[in-house]
Amino acid sequence: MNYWLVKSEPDKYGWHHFVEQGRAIWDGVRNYQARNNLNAMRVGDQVLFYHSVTNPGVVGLAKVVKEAYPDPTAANELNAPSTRWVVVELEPVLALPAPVTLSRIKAEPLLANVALIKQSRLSVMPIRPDEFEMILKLGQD
DNA sequence: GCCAACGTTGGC
DNA sequence: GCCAACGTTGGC
Repeated sequence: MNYWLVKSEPDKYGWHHFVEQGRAIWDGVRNYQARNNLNAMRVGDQVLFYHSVTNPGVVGLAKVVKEAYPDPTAANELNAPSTRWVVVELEPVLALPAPVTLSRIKAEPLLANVALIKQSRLSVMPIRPDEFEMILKLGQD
């Protein structure tokens, strides 16, 4: 079991929209490091859903339901999906009772090394098990 | 709206 | 291969 965090701007694709749809094709990733992380996801892995830009923070938990395949929104010269970029499919699991804001994450010593803080622009990143547990715990109250 | 961080592009 | 210019992301 691996743990991840994905970012989305709530004005573009927020948690609410995700829950309404019931399933998301996580497309549009155009960064190699983020792409490599998508490729490493396995069915059943747990994924923290983070809102960036507007009220930044972790708002919910999702799970991987389909592993990486070519991104249909990334066409190559032959107008076929490029194999360079990939998508995964995610389903919502639960909304956190209390969103864990970025400022709260920054204030927690055990979360001082999360990629979210170290690499602020990365949109798909791994989360250590202890970090994952801490964020879920903070989201309970 | 501003700005820092950082990835990409293109000239040389 | 280096580096300046530029575009994008994301926090504030």
